[in-house]
Amino acid sequence: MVGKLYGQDEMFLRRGPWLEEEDEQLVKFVTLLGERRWDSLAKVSGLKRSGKSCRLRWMNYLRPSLKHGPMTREEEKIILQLHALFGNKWSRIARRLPGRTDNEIKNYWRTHVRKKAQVQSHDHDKIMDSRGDSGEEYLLPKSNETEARIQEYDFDVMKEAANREILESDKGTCGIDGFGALTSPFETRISDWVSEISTDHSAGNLVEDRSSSSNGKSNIGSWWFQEHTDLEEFSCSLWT
DNA sequence: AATGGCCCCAACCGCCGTTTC
DNA sequence: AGAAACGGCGGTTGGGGCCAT
Repeated sequence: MVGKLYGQDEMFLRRGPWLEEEDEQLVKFVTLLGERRWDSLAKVSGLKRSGKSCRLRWMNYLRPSLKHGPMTREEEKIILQLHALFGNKWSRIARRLPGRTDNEIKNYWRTHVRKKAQVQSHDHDKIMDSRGDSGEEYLLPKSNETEARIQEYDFDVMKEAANREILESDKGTCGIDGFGALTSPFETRISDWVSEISTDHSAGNLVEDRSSSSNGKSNIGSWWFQEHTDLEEFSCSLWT
């Protein structure tokens, strides 16, 4: 493996799975500061994570609007249709599936859908007098001209269906029942953290919470808040 | 119970376009 | 105008969990 050269700061950054305390800290700071300037947020929060890592964790896992649970058949259908339309443009697909992230869809496609596609393709091949190909070519051009025409036809049918569905639904959001229902234990925890923040009367509460932690170690986040107790001023100074 | 293989998914990497200074 | 910082994206990796043997 080729070694990566880390800068002075990067050497001390944590990597790998996030701890619950880190999640909590991140949720607090994103609630306070908003979803931007991730590098600054990472620094002032005291998290030993890169801004990029914070953003990813928030976008893919902690955002309260995210759905956490298995894909429904309806969603799977939409993913299939949109993938036929957009290809591997996961973020575009994700934009039309509220509560789902590009990463989630990408993973889902790679594991579940592609497998199904392979099976379908296999069946298709059998029906079409099996030409020996199977698997990932489901959406790829085939060398055989006849096969290419069949593929083209399938693709157009799917594309048309997807287009129709997208146009019929409102501005790109597919009409699926059940979005926005946040009921899992995970979602409850996140929503607790968020409401904890919003019911905090001032940033001072946060300072108190943090600085009274038992280990007595200094924490960059609490240090920062002690220095900048006016929340509005805090936000403004950060973004300007 | 041990272990090897496979699956799943969170997290990382590298690149590129956009924004800010 | 140009450089640096930031944010977004798609591809890849690694580790944990599950299951069959």
